[in-house]
Amino acid sequence: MKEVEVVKALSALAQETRLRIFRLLVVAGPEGLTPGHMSEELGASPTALSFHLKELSHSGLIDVQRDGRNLIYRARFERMNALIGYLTEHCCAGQACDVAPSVCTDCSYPS
Amino acid sequence: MKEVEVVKALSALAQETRLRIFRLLVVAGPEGLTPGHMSEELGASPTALSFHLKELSHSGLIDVQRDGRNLIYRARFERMNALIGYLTEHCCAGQACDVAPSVCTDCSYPS
DNA sequence: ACTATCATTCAATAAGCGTTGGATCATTGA
DNA sequence: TCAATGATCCAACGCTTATTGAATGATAGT
Repeated sequence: MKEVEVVKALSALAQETRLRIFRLLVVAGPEGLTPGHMSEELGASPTALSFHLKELSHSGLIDVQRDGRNLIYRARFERMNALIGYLTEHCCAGQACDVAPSVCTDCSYPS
Repeated sequence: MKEVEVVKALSALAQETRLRIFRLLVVAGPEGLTPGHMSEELGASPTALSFHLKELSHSGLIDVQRDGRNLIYRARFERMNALIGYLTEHCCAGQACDVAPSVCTDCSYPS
């Protein structure tokens, strides 16, 4: 993962609403979620949702697929993985590298 | 780590110069670095350095200590660890959770 | 005390981000 | 084809962020 991509991904997640959107999509798993659903869940306007989803899309952390009138957004786990991998490799050292590989104890997606 | 702290830490790292500063500090390890050294290394103005170092300080990712005329900045590894832990726990799922625990292959700090 | 050095603070400017409301596009079902 | 629904696009506004250069604060050595 290149530095510029890392910065973009971090920027995408460095905002309360977008971090929540992404976490919702992570919990939703492969089924994904529609903007309408997320809008209701987060109490954000459709316009705001659309704006933030575009930011996340451009960062590569999520992708979209149309299903009839709805759009379905999904987390791109391999991309998030790459980000965590970069941070682990380049941004920690020594005793800090023993990142606990904890495995989704509190999310509903089957691990 | 609380959500608001996570957002702050991500914001701090979501900027090219600051990500580079942090990586320099990671490589430097416990000895830390002075703003002057980093300024020269990164080709950024002292004022810019000071601005970004303050941002990183406020996010909790680095700390400072005075040594004579110099200030010494250091990465707070336990804090970075907490951030990576949060992302691993809350922002990935299923197959994505097998983050490779790679251990600083390319940084000069002894692991 | 004076000067030099290291670094931060201040003020001003430019650029980017996030929110809002109204308009527009895409799709479905009658 | 028409109306309804889900979602995005557009323009405007206010707020925050990043950069620059000059000024100020802190420390060490003479």
